[in-house]
Amino acid sequence: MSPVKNYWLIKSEPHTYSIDQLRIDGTTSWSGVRNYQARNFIRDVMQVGDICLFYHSSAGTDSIGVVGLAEVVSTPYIDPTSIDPHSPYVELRSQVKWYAVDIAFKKKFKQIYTLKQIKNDPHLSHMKVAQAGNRLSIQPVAKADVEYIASHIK
DNA sequence: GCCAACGTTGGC
DNA sequence: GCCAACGTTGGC
Repeated sequence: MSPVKNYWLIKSEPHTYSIDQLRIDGTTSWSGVRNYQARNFIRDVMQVGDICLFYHSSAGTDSIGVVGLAEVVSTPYIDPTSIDPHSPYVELRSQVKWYAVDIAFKKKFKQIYTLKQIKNDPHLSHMKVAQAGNRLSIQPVAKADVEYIASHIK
């Protein structure tokens, strides 16, 4: 395993799975990812100890943004929701196409760092999440951006 | 709820 | 392998 920690932004619709739910659960399986690029990040790059900006998407304008931090706490494994015949995500064409990792709650920020703030902040406006049409649900981010956000919000 | 952007599917 | 049709994402 590479000693170099990776940094990510992971999206979730809060009505589906929120940072508050992650805090309650402590850890959760980050499963159900059905995009090849995101899958490749999970399968090939993510490692234990990586830090994730937890991002709420598809909420009200003032509720969209980075809401906290999570940490990758498992190596990648075959997404059980892609092989469970009772799952709404059942994938019949392959038994091993999709992957998941476990993530643990680290921190919920006292305030959200909104998408609007990211776009308006010259330090952060380069982030993929701020670019129009961006749909990638797991995206690499720079360590400096994570530190910047964490230091500019409590 | 609208719709632009994007990824995927499938006919050719 | 091209590309039109379709479904989904996600900001507004």
